[in-house]
Amino acid sequence: MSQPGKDTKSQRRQPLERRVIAEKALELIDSDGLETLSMRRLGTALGVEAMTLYHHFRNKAELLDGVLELLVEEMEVGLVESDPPLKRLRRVFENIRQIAIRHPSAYVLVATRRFRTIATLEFYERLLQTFREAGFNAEASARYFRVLAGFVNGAGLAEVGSRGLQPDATAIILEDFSDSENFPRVTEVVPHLRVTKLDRIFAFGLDLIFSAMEMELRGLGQTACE
Amino acid sequence: MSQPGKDTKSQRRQPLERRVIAEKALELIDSDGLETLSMRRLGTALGVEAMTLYHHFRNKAELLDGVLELLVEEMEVGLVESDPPLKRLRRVFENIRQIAIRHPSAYVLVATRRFRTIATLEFYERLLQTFREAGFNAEASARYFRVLAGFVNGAGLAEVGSRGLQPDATAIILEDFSDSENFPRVTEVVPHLRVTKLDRIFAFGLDLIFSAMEMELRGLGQTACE
DNA sequence: ACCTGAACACCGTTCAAGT
DNA sequence: ACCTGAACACCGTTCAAGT
Repeated sequence: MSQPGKDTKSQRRQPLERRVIAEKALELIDSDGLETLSMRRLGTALGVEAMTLYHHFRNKAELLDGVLELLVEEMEVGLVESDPPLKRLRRVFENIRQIAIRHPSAYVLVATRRFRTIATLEFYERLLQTFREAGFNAEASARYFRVLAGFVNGAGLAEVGSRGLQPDATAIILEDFSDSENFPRVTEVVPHLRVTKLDRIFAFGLDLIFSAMEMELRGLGQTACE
Repeated sequence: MSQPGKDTKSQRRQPLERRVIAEKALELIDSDGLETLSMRRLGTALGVEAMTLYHHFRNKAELLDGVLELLVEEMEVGLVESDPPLKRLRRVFENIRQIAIRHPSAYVLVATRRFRTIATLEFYERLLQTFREAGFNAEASARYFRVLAGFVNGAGLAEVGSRGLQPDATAIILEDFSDSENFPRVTEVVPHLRVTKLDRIFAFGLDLIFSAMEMELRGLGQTACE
């Protein structure tokens, strides 16, 4: 993922610049929200004219892809190469949820943008390689990848929501909701959905999926319990 | 959900207007994408000055909540009251995925906005009531609601992505991706993630979760198979 | 009660011009 | 090669004014 050396500061400056710009953009999103990020504000924060940014990114969409790449990097932190494949896979999906917690305002980029840059494709490649090492063929890899990614993305967005950080928070704050007269069911369930309970629920969901994966690897179908 | 009568056209015009505006907004989102919806364009489409809309919605966020309410209505279509609770629940979550397919550009509203209007809270109330009728207590309802909603939302966004309709489609189109030299794993998995395969994968994921629900209702823990 | 038009403070992006 | 500043065609929203 890196070949150091032959990298004098003046020579390889462009990729470095891109990264510095994307990092500042992520910083601004973290502090002020995704909605308020603009090329003009980002330029100002970097002490540069807004239009200068277009020299490094073709447009705002490409800049956001740059921010996404920073988040994707975080998906592989702490991976232990010697760990069994299923354990490494679980770690990746737990990391993705952590991104939702650490970068709630930026997480929507993970959930809604497709991964179509080289760096993000390389991440997919390594991830799918791990599925294969676990013993899944292409079909099963696709299936569990989709199920896991779907679940984790939805869980991540819920995490963002529970922290009250999605666009334009107003009116009812669900966390403290209480109206047992008109909404008895909502009122009794809300305490079980507080931010502090989401850890356990997320683990429960992952357990569900990873149990199915283990069973399938052992040659038992999903309904083997019946 | 409706008490007709005492509803002369002139008397109850405001709520009707709101709905007409929201419906036109959804129409514009469906045809041109969420990004390009603006108060000005919506006004023009309705043959009215943009600023008139502010008489019916306090701001754009409230308008988007109005659009969300239209989508939430679609989540309960085709529900058969006499069906067993688990079957009704499954139907709701299948409907949610159908919304992602029918309104791909609008679906991000479902996935990223919190439900905080009266109408959406009423939907939650009915949904959680169904969990209770199935036999779940508040804790289990919260847990399976979160897991199901997470999975379905993530799956919905994937559905949107696979249809190439998220913000600013460029560069690599994953559906036709092929580069077995540099990305062998991605290349072999991509055919299994085509739009035509997502039906089966979605059903597989739902089966996983609903099997766990059935087992828990029968008093068997999640790991009862071991 | 409902709608308008001008105005304010912003956007993303293009382009010709500077060094 | 890199940056700038003016300009274009937009935004959401406020507000005083119209009927």
